[in-house]
Amino acid sequence: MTSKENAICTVQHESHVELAKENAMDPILVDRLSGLFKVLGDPTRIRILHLLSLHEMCVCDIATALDMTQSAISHQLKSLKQAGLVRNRKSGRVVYYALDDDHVSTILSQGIHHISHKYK
Amino acid sequence: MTSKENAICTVQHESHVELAKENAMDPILVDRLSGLFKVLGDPTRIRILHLLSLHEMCVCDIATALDMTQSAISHQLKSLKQAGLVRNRKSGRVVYYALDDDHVSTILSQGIHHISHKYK
DNA sequence: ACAAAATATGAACAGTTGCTCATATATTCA
DNA sequence: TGAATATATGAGCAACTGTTCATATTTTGT
Repeated sequence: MTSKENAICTVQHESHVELAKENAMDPILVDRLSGLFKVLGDPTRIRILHLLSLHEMCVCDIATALDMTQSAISHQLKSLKQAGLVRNRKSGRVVYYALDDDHVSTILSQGIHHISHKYK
Repeated sequence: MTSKENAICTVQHESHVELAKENAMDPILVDRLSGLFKVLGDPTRIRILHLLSLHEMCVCDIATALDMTQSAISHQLKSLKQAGLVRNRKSGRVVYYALDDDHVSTILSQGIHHISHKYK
């Protein structure tokens, strides 16, 4: 058995399967895309990105604004940075975080648009 | 202590924190938005959505095209349905799944656009 | 150099997730 | 009605995630 099937389940439409296999996504793109959305799929990170869409902010102020610990915020900022969603600059002891580019805002807006379309 | 702080960390910019608190996101929106992205944040679900962007498909054909078990696909389709990303119609024993609307494709495209912008 | 303060980080722990396996449900056809 | 088949689903398990706690690192001011 080449395909993993644990239930009786045979191909229904050969043409659909062929079309699907011909147009299969690049595995690397699949990983990057799901990775991007995975990072966006957390309430804390969404709130951080929203804050940063308003204004550049330092770690401490983000923690205060969201009423969370500095450590929790710092960990999340690391994820966001690794995903290329935020960048930072250092000024003395203080590190300021900002959205990396307007793409980020656009993706968020698109999501919000989808949500409000759903729940109206 | 009202705010949860485990480290020495005081407000750096009162004005930023105030701006942030005034423009705080609606908690329900935060949950819905992160929930949407969470569902998109999985390789299998991304691949399913991509297939459905090409053509309506039944569970069995999706499983074959992705070389995964019917059960795994069925579980993931349930998530996608609950998130309002896909809809289905039943024809006899066969259940056909399709993208719920073009918003879904748009969000995916936006994500892909962001990715290709990053890695160029 | 030293104390204070902002940020980063590693370990640990509880909660969540995605798959498999077994089985239930639903529908067709003889 | 009964066998066959497409799909759905619940339990179980290994892997992953987000937070806390303790502590390290970096920078400032005295």
